[in-house]
Amino acid sequence: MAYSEQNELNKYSLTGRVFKQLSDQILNGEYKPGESLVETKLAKELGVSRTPIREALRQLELEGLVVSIPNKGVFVRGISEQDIEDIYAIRFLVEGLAARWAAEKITEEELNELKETVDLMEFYISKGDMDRVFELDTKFHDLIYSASKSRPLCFVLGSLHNFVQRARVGSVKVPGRADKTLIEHRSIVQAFENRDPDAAEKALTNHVLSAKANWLKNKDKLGKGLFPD
Amino acid sequence: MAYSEQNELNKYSLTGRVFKQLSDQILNGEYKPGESLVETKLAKELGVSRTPIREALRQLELEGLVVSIPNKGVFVRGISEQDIEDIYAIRFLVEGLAARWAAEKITEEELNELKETVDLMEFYISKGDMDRVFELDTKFHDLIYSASKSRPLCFVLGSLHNFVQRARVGSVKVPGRADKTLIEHRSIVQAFENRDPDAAEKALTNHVLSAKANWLKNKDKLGKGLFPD
DNA sequence: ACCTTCATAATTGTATACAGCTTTTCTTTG
DNA sequence: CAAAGAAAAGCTGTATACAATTATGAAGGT
Repeated sequence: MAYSEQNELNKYSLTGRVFKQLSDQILNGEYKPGESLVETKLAKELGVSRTPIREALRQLELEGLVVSIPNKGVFVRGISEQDIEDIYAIRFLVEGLAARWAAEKITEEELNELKETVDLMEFYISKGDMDRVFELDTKFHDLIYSASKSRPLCFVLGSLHNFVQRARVGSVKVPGRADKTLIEHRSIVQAFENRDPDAAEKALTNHVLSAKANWLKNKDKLGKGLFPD
Repeated sequence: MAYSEQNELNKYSLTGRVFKQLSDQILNGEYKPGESLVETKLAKELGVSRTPIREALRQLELEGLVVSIPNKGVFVRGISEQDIEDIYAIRFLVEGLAARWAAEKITEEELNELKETVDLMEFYISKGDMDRVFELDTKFHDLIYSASKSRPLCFVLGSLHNFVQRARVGSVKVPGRADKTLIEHRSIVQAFENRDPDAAEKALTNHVLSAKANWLKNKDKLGKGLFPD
């Protein structure tokens, strides 16, 4: 919490609710890349004034989901296959660092929460509830960021978060991928338990590579360019 | 331009001007870490309404210069020595990647602009105008980000930008550092001219390490924890 | 003296009104 | 009929007013 507080948008404020709503709609592809988001329209649709809409749009820009052009409007930002490859390359480096630092600094409570997340993930895989699985996968990685205890690192990974998430959506659903993810997550946790930075870094970078390979194999089948972990 | 458009804040809009003003004041230490920025006060001080103030504050949050707590206010974010060390570690990785990609993709025009920037830097070093030097140093790195042609990379480095800048402020002023910086910049440019990714990565990571070493040596003398390149 | 409680002030959150810029459309002219 | 220009509509930028929340401080009870 202490280190991922940066996006402390009030869940119960109008701005916060509007942000979540729009965020989901973009992620779900309800708003297509390039489409313009008109403040007055959104205000009417969501039954609020333009003010919280504007603030939410700023947040979305912060997350990289939209681009704002002065005096013109804000537009849904697309994401290309090249972007996704780049994201993998960046994650390979930065998440590796996160794993290393987390292995050095993770607390017992954090470790337990991490384990619990993995166990829950196994449960929901067996139930076939892939939305939950996706959610837990995100949480797993977020916990590692937090455990690194590095504000700049959290900041960077946070800024990449929705970029990644958009690329990730819906593809833990590739058959067999979830199980593989689970195995990889467990080996990461194992490295943390051993407080072994080298092993942790290796396990996580390996996980990223595996995810990338999965994406490469399945990117054509996946709707718009969506992929896992 | 094409890839660093993400922060297209209108320089001539009130919001843009307010953002720059506050940004400078925080960087200069006029507003101290932990200090609260009250919208109404700022509005009176700067002679504008609260609206552009609020928007500027959101931008500042985006840049990591302030933290906003719902219903409480926004507070200037401090930066610790540990933060700075972390930033160096992250930059080491990510800027190295940027250099690699830039070496592969840089255009002639970009290369020329880069050279010009270095030459200008030499000029202003000889004149002793260190503010300009600092500005050009920032530009040098920004140009490399752009030249990488990777939107996610620019996004990440952009999000780190003010984090870095705050850490960097005022310490190209360490005697002799500017000259060293110049030499390192030239060797980076050389690698770009040769279109040699390995050399470029090495030159840039080397530059980051050198900057870190400079900071470590001088951090006690530098006012609050400010350092170069 | 200290803590609780309630009223008041200060500050942020939201709505609305107006101004300025962009884009569209319609008219006018060659 | 096409092109240029002017009027109008639409949208964003900014200011201001009001509502909700949080901080401040004084009065009263233990």
